Amino acid sequence: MRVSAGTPRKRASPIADDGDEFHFCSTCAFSAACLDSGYGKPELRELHVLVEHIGPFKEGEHIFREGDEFNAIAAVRGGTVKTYVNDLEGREQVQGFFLPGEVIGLSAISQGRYPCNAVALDSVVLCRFSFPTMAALAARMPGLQAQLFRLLSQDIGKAALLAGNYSADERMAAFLISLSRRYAARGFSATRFQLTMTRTDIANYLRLAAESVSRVFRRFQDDGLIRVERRDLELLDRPRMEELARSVLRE
Amino acid sequence: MRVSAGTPRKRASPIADDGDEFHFCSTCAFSAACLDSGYGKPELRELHVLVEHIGPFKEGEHIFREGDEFNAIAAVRGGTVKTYVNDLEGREQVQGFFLPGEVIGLSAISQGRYPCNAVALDSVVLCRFSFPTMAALAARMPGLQAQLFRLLSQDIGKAALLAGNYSADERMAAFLISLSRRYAARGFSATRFQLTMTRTDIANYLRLAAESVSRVFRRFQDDGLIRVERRDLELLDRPRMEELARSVLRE
DNA sequence: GCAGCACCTTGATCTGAATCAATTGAGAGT
DNA sequence: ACTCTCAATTGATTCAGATCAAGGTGCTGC
Repeated sequence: MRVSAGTPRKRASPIADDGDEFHFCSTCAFSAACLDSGYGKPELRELHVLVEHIGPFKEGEHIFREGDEFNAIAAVRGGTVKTYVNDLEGREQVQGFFLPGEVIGLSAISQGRYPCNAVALDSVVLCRFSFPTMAALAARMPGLQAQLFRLLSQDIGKAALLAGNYSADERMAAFLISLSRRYAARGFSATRFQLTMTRTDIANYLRLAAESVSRVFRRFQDDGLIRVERRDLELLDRPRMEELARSVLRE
Repeated sequence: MRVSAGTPRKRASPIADDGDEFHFCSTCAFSAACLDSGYGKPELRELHVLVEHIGPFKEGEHIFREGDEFNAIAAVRGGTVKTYVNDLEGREQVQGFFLPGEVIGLSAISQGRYPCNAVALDSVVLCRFSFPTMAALAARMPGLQAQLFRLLSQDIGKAALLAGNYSADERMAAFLISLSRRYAARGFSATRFQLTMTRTDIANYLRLAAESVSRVFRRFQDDGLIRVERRDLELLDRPRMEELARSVLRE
């Protein structure tokens, strides 16, 4: 079985060592759409051909950069990816953090070029999907097309979240609840996890100063909402945190 | 020629009065994708069947409301549409203004329900597209599928624009330049146009207080950047305005 | 060990925009 | 003309969070 030629990166694991067995990685955002849709071997085989497992990327290594030609989207299999742009004064604007199971690169479709940078915050492995091939395949697999539409549409909504004018506390609460839920959805603890990003990254994401992030953490800790030590975070009072985040997350 | 049954609204103009001639409205976001793709009559006829010209909606009339079941997207043919949500304190958060040629409803795909309200700011007419039918058709018309992906991806980027933390002046400049360009793209004047929305709408869109909008307008006028009287706006110094907007629009 | 460094915290001060408050202006209806 | 109402302006004051400034803390490498 051959793999479509992509960017020349070392492959972390072969897609299929044996001749006939197909492996879908459980974290991959498309596996459900593909397995559920009851397609025969030809389609599944074709899908495999367009998938490429890449990585690992080391901490600080870039996955793509602003202006790079777009030809593939990728699902995170492990690690955390940060996307960002630099504004004209050189300050970093973090657009998002992507955990296992989440898809990066969707905003590049319209331009044909990546509109932002993507960097690994820790050791990152990805599933890479050639977009042209995927689009062609989507034409024959309604489930896949629907999944693509859904993912794209979701991201429009997500981007609107951090657009509102909320207080530093509300933004931070929403950020922590969001992380908690996303980790929980992947089977990790919902109440205790590592912050894989720096305080500055969080600040740039929430449109706050790094000092403000520090102060909010202190306030939350003094109020018994969290326990935070360096990158290790524990949610002590999830209900109260949800309540704080409510207005941002619109529930 | 029959029109697929949609929401029971009066149709502004028949899609095709005669038996064989096809009319694409020039403002419709999909017309180019369809006409360019060199498809035969069967496909074009099918596309027509899923299009419905609806309206006019009167000022203040709602096109859809948050929570409504999603079954169609729509391209604005005339007028201005505002989309918004109410936050938990009842304050209105304006998500966008849609001018002729622009598409509303895309963020609803992922949920199957509209996540926001859409209201007419003046007299509005739309092209309505049944989304399920459109998705099915997209499977056979790669140009249409690509156009849909492009539109969705574009909106992700747009939403990120107003997310940055910019000054009131920068936000306003970016807003005015954006309006100017979008009007110009449709053949209207790039330097003089009507603000179809209230100051409060602008404020809620730019995440400012209405008073701040008023003050920015005053400042811009005193600086000779614009002339604004009631809803009538003229850009007097476009280059300087572009410069102000530069950091927001990322150029 | 300790030097170097990046990350983080804490305190003092400053500031842009929000809020509060009052007035003016324009259209719609009578 | 007149009132009613909603939109818009203008000024005074307040406040959340930025910025400035000065340590602290825990790595990594020598």
